[in-house]
Amino acid sequence: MSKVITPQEEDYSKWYNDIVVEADLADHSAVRGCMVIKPHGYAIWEKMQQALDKMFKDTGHVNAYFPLFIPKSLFEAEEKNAEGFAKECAIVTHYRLKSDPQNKGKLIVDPEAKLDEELIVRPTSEAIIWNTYRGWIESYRDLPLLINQWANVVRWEMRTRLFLRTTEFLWQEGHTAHATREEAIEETKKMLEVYADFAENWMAVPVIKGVKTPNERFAGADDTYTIEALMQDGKALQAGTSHFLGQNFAKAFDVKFANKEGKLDHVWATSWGVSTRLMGALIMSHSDNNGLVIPPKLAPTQVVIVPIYKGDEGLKKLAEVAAVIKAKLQQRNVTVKFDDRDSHRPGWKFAEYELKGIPVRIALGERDLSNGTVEVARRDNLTKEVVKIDEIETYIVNLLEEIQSNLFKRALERREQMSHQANTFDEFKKILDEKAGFVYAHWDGTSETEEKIKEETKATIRCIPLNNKQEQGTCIYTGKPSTQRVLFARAY
RNA sequence: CGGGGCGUAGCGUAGUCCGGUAUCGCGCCACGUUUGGGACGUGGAGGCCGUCAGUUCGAAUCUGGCCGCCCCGACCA
Repeated sequence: MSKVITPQEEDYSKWYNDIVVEADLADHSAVRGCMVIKPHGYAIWEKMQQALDKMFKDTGHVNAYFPLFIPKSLFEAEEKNAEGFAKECAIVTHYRLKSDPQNKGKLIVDPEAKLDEELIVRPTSEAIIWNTYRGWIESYRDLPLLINQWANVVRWEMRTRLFLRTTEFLWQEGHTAHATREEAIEETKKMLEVYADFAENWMAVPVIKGVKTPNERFAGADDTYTIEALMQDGKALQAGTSHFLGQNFAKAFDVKFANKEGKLDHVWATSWGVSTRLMGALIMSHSDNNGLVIPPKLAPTQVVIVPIYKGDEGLKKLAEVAAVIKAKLQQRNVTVKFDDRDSHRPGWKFAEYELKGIPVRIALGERDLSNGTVEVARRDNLTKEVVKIDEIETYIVNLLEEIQSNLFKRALERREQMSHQANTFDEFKKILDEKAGFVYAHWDGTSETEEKIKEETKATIRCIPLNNKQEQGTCIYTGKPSTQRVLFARAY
């Protein structure tokens, strides 16, 4: 073994890092907190983008692109939003460098080139977008405005982790404008459903849909909806959010429309986003000590064919059969790679594709050739099966579906096993320390109690689940009456 | 910002206490034998030891400054 991954049991965080780096997903860059997304990692992100983009378009949205920079005066217009992001902004103050007279070959910021107004590198785009929408919206006929953008944003976090929290990250942000409050809320919920659908049916990651408490709300939102996933180590990960922004941005940027009665009113807004953080969720949901595990629907390569041969003649014979198998699979929309590189031996390739998470491997040797079979190995549970070449395409198509649903099932079972109820604060703390995972508990509904619990246990309210069961109970912290359990966890 | 660690070949490292021009593994190149779970042999290439200054006949090694990165924590719409 030339590439060793730290076992999860030994150090989960190290395991995660090893997977990201060794599976060639991403690397630390020369810029602190910023990563290089390598081709294999980027290919998975592209699959995610394609699927999501189609879902957005199917729900009536179109793509556009807005500037990276936001003039400070616009940025500060919506007060709560500005305040929420102020402490993690990168700011452009100058537009030119010049040679350092003191130090040959070095450059300094040209003090003559100071900007009159600083530019904020977007941490999110509400400000620049709503400032633009003012010019686009006059009448109810201009509504709804349903726009998405794929972009990069910068948030100057103190501590970063590959994919989970990087200074610069890639994401999509939807920004919509509506004539009524009801319609905007409907949109907010609709996009949450899209995210949940994507997480569960593409990423094979089960999620809890819910509403954030005021404490955890997006800065500038009236309500934040979220999907929360549970990672293998029992920590929660916020996988996507959809915000009902009320009329906050419309008022801050004076975006009004004339309704059918000819009266002017501020429009209602939503915004919603998912980011490259989803890559982290994907990794921490399915991967194991042998490396990455990619659900078939998001795998850039779903099947790899590895020939096992002796000499050029042998390879030639196998290549012919492999080409037939490949063509048959491609006809069924399966992405296949035939790895006939002579520079590595089969065993090396097996290990490599396992590490990189390719869902299915077909091994094809002379022995198979005479039997009319191949050896099919699946990545999710590492089992192998001998399959007749005649039946290969149906077998593989079914197998890919089976792997996709098995991954989801496995993740769901794990989440259920790691979901607990706590009725007292002692019990609550005990579960967090000994079992981790999701903890459903009664809460008195106040921010103060939420804060106290966070201070003492590091657990936060991940969400108040949608369609939550109503039941009488008492707050685990204050003993005050409560009507429902909310979802607590320690989170990434 | 606090705590910890690290900077030596493409990667991972030994050497640093006790100063004498750098060890080993992987990878790379060539040739040959190999190929059903990370092959083997032989030969070869590759390093101003993060950076700047100081001490010294001599610095990877001692002293001081600086820079960078990683990990833990604080922080995290």
